[in-house]
Amino acid sequence: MKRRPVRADPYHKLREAIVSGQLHPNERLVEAAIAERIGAGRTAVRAALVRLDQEGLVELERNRGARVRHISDGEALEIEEVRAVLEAMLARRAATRVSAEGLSALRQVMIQMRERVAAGDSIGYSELNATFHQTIWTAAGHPTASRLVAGLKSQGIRFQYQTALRPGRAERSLREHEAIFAALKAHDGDAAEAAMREHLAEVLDTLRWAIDTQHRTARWLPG
Amino acid sequence: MKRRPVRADPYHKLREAIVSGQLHPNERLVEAAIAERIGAGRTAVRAALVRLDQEGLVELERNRGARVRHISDGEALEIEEVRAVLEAMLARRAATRVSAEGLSALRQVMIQMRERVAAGDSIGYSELNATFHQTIWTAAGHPTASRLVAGLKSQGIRFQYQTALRPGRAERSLREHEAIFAALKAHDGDAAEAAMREHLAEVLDTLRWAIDTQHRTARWLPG
DNA sequence: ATCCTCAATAATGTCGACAATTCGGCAAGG
DNA sequence: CCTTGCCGAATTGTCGACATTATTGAGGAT
Repeated sequence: MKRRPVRADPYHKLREAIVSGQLHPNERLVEAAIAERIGAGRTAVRAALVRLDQEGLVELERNRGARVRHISDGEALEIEEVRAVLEAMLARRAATRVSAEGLSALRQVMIQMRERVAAGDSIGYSELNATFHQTIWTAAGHPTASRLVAGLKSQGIRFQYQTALRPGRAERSLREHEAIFAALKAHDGDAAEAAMREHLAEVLDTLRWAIDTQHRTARWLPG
Repeated sequence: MKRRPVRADPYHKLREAIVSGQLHPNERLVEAAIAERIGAGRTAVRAALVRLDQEGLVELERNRGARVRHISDGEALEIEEVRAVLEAMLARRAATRVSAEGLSALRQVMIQMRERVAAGDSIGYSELNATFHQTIWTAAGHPTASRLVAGLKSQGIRFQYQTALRPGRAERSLREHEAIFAALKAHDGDAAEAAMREHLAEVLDTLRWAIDTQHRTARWLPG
């Protein structure tokens, strides 16, 4: 009857380590080392690496081991682009299907987001942002699309911290979320899709800005 | 230097067996049996099952083995819905990026499709259909979206045979493809996205028809 | 007759060991 | 000085054996 928590599963441990940035892109993942580090057998680690490879978080080359997959700038833009069209679809669906409880949950998140923006807490806002979007996925009742979007999000997470750094981004993002929330509350599918689309177009722009800024900084501070 | 072909890989063998329908939905996949059947070790089969589980073609339950994942009617519709928005995006992109070679390839496929329709060869047409869409994915130059769409297609493949059975479907489908091709040739992104969207909306309708027909038939021929 | 218990069985999960492969350095040759 | 071939360390790929877990069926109690 003793079922150990999921956190003991090498897959979840490794996944967390990669997504949280403890393991860096292109870092080699030696099976034996990982096995000892997280207290598991090499077999379990191997299975976890296969899953993460299929998921796109790890790159697995035959006879050459595994490494944390490096998501290039261009690929990050692609990911965000796909996320945009999928979330737009989900927003439309959510508008017609969202329950009273769903709207209530969204309202709570909106209230907290306003607080964070007022307090100038960018990273707290960012976390609430994730919650907001996830709530919409749930409301849409579309497991297939939700799975894909969740996977994409985990791949692009490395870039999402940088987008929060843009001046005035939080305030603008908050206004966009208000529009999405209003459309959902009104059960207006067209408006919800349009608002979400506009929001994610902005996110894409911000991402381009972040990438560009990074390049400039790198050029100015060589070595 | 002897590199055995990919077909020897248990993953590809199993995948092919599932997608081609040799292994039926909900059929149990006993590791030892498969290992002997395809001449591989249990370890390799195990790794293949993990990959296929992550891919959505196999369902893996802890301590309870693997079975071919059964895609429900509702899930098939969800898959097609997601495929529609992704392919619409890819069509738009392809319109602005397609090369002369890409257009030439599409033209060739169109010619053959017209032949098949004229000959009343539904399944030959269906195969060309797949080629047509894949060519567009390639032209779009969007690996991230292409990967996702390819994965979705393999999951929904069981239903695609049924859609070809609808009377007059091939002729209508051909006209829709002509519209898509024309938009791509004109490098008109808006038109390409719209044409693809309309096409896949039709496919979705046909899928609903196929599922409905199946249910009626099942009721009329019980047991 | 029905339900419960419990052993028998079959399959999966895990571990250790060994074979196969890659990669680095190093020496010989051009 | 650069290239080529080879050896050895490190790592992955594979196999077999065993432990663990679910399932099944018989037998007995109610």
